[in-house]
Amino acid sequence: MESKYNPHEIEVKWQSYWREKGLFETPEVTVSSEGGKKFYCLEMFPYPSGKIHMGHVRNYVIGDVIARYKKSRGYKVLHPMGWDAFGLPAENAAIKHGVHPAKWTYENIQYMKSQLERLGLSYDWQREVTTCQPEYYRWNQWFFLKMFERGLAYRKASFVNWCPSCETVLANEQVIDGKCWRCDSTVVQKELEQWFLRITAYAEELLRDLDTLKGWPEKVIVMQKNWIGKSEGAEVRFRIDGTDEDIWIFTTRPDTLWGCTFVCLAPNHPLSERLVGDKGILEGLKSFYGDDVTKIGHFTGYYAINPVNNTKVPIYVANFVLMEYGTGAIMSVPAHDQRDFDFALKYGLPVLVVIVPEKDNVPAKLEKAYEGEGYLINSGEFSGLHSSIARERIIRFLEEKGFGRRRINYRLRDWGISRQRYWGTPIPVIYCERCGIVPVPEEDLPVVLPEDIKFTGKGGSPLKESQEFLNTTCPSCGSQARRETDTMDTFVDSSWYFLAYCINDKDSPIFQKGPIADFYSSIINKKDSLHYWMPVDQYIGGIEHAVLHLLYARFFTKVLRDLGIIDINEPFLNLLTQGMVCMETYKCPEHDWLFPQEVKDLKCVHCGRPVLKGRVEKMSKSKKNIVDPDEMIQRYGADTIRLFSLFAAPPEKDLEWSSSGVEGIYRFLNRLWNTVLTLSTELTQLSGEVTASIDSGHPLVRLTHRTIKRVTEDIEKEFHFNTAIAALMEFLNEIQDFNPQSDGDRSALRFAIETLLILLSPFAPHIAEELWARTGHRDSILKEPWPTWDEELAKEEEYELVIQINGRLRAKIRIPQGLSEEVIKEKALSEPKITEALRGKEIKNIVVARRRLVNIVTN
RNA sequence: GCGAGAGUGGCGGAAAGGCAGACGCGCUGGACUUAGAAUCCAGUGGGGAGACCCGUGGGGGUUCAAAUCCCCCCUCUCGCACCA
Repeated sequence: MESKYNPHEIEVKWQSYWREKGLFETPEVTVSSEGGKKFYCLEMFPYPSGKIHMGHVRNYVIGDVIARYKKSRGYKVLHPMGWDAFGLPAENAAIKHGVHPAKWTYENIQYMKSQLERLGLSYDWQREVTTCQPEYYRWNQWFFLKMFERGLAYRKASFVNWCPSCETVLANEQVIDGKCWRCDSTVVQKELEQWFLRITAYAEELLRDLDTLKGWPEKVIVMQKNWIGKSEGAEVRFRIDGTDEDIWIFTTRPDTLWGCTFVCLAPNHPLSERLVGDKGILEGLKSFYGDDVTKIGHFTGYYAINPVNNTKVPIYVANFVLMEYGTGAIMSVPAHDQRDFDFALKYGLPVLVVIVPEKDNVPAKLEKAYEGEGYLINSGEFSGLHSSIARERIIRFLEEKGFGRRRINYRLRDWGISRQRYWGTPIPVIYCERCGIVPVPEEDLPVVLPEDIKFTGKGGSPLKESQEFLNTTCPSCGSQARRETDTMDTFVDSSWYFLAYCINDKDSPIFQKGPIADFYSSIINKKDSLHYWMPVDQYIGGIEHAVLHLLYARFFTKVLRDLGIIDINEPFLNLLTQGMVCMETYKCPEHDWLFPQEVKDLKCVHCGRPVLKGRVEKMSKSKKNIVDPDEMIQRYGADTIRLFSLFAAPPEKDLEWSSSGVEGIYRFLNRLWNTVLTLSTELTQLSGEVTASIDSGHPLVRLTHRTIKRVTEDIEKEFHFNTAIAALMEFLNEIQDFNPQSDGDRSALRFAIETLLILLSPFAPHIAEELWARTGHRDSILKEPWPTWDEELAKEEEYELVIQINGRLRAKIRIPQGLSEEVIKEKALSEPKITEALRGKEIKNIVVARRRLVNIVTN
């Protein structure tokens, strides 16, 4: 055999074939393409950081297999890709190297796109979306204006992380140990005017609809629930004794109201300053604010009156009370809250039990707070009720008496989107001295980023530097005005990009350059394709977006629904969060972290010292346990990399990269290549054309049906590609050992090989295409429908019956398919080994399980 | 502390309550080679000469039968964490 498997050669060839033939183009849909079999397969688009990493490879290969599989199952598939192109690294590159963020970004996109193509990913690049283009981000601005109209976008002062040296706001992730990640100066909290999106208006719906997301991992649902953090309870008004001022407290346990023995205020509560007077004391408390070990407090000298029983209780200012949650004031019930209990113990405050786990069984002394449910005591007319019932009744009582009201609190905060950065969407707002905040009129969109900016890394919003950008006229009164110079958080960009893919750029105004008159209608006119493709049927990406992106995108979907643009409640029907790509780490006492190639026989190649084997950790530059996709493609080809990243672990689990595992896959593909070409040459040499029709009872045909069933079910069942590929490996092993003797054998073999190639094609598309062509097929293997199986043929003609005595394996016999349970029992009992083992024993019972196993029970 | 998930050979990982360890890596032996690489063949959980016995983090239980279901405990990973 003269031909050798040369992945590089065939991969480049087929990639350009696919491109030229337009095989990945999305099928056109029309108004009448209602329903039908559509499948929107989407992977989280990357930030164009420079090069793709193995995490991207894994993510996109998983998506590609699903998209290719669904296509061959006859679905109309939308499988697009794009670029989350705004963001800080581009600006940092500008500061450091003087290259414009746009240039840096577009160069990265160009390179990364070529990398994705070299992996053989089946994207429709005509639908590519790049968020830093004005044609894209104009819509961010338009959505912002719509939200502003409806009060969903607003401006308010709030505390933010501020770097005094860089003069900019930092995201929480950019604060490392209280210091700026860029210049290492200490970050302070600063009150700033910022733009917010009112995501809290959708808190209840975002929470409730989580229950409709049946195709989402439980883990993500739970994380979002925690993040939204709903708690139901009541607000109660306590009068400050001797004044006409009130303190509103929030509690989720109104059933413990009678056990309140003191009240605590947050140090930054407006009342704290007035009641304490001495600012030094409050400052002292504030310095412990958020400290999660020490609980300290200060008695104000004032008392509050508990409205339900007119008890006077002392008012404290305490460091553990948060101003951001509830009302910034709490009623303390030490008997039933551990924090209050600790505090009471420290300051010698009374502990009054009002809930007991069992009726008429009052504990003499509490060792710790009892936080569970139980029956009320010492609670006036509510004594004797169970706490779960009492809660509801007491809330009604409070409302009737005017002591308080029902209240639901959420942990979710509004989304602060202002960034003092250049490389983002300009917020379309103008400030006029006469008119105040004036939104940019729709017809003036997009507000385009100015080009003439110097990137110094100093001085806050770079947009302030461009006089041409900054100075404008008020759209309302025409007088001198200035533009907003902050840009939007880049998470706005990714909150709706999946909608843009649904619209084909060729005939849609959405990507037209320059302002157009009516944005709204241009979207509405394209509503049909949005309606057809949405929601996303399968979304695939990392767990790191469990809350952030996935919550924002859900929020946007609901807002856009209320704007009448889409008619769905949730954007992503099914979500797959793939695991991380990990690798071993090594550390040399002399040379720190080592690349795998710097380690030989567990010794450092530089100094020969034995290295310390670290843990298996996520691939990262700092740990130097990274593998470069380019290098891998160069060495083994894309098909090997694809197969390995699918085979080494099921998609939702972490994947440990193993170079010998990659070798194993490469061996498999070589074996496939040699086997298919050898056998098919033999087939033609022996009989010219194989003419015999396929004998459905042929063992190889049965095996083929069995393999189709296994592979298909493994894909359908939560995308367990690892076992699907294992089934294909077994199949090849069998084919390899098969020695055709007759015409029947030869036609069965041909059927087996063709099926193997089709089943393999979503996973390793290049080699499948090449072998398909070399075994005499003219058209692309992509045109082949996914094979189906016959349930009867998928069963083995003969199979192994397992015979157990008392649950222990004693014998195996081969029996034909389709015997009755009675016959199976007889066969089992007449097996010599079994009669031998049963001698002198009394049979109590014989269980036949699924006609595959017999268990004989004796005494 | 709360919530979620996971503990299976030397390793990655398979197992509708029904043969534990598929498939792959690694390892051992053999063939082909002057030799190596590659490839091919055979073997590979532990113990035992053997029939057999023991094995899925530990301990109980349910069942004819448990990695799988129930109870208790241990360990690890992830998320949230003074949220009243």
